[in-house]
Amino acid sequence: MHAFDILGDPVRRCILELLATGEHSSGDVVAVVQREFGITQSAVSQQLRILRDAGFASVRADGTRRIYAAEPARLREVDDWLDRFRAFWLPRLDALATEVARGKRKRRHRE
Amino acid sequence: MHAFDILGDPVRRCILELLATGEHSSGDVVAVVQREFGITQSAVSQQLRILRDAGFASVRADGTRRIYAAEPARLREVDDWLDRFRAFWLPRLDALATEVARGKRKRRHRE
DNA sequence: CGCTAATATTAGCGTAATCTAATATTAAAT
DNA sequence: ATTTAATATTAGATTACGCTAATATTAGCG
Repeated sequence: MHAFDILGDPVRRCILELLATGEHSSGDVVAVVQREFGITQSAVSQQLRILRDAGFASVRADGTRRIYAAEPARLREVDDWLDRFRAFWLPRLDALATEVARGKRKRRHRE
Repeated sequence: MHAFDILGDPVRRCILELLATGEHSSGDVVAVVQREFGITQSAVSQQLRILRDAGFASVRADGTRRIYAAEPARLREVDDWLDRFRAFWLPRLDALATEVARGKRKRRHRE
């Protein structure tokens, strides 16, 4: 499943935006999403599962709670995909910045 | 229309990947997409229109041909969206690189 | 142990997205 | 002026997706 297929849904993006700020319980996620989209707990839970299955989020149990965290790996794929377009908005990147960017990218694939 | 909604389709991504390498006629796009997805000219043309309407591509006429080009602005939105996650994979960005990144982002919104 | 709270799952429905098939448009070529 | 090539458009069918409603699971509490 391509990363963009997962991100092509506003509810899932909303969840990830929340998780970008740190770990949150399923209940927290439901509350936030419900306020913004007015959908049921069930629907949110289903989206959380999709994010889990696709590797965008991880869970750990805390009693009866489930604590979700963002998993950055899949989002890096998006970043990598964008690389082919960066030349468009960075037409004259100075040498130093190029080195930094290149180093970042290399590291990414070594890890 | 959110940028991710547009990118959440494999055919549209395929088209943009091609346009990332430079301008191409509608016919070129059709040929490439057809080889990969086996869909009709009509379907490709419809996707080209979606990309145009959403601002991901631009067209100019050349006789009876339509020459398409990638438009980077909307893709930057994706880059911006990712900013909130970069902390995950760049936990200890050195000061210089941080400056470069910050400058880039500032410029982005000034233009 | 029974109850409640937190979350997940399943089945089925409705809608939106995308495809095909057919047709329209436009420009050049003969 | 026809005809052909390149592309776009429209209408309708099909599929895929996300939602609700109902139900299941699991942990803690009294």
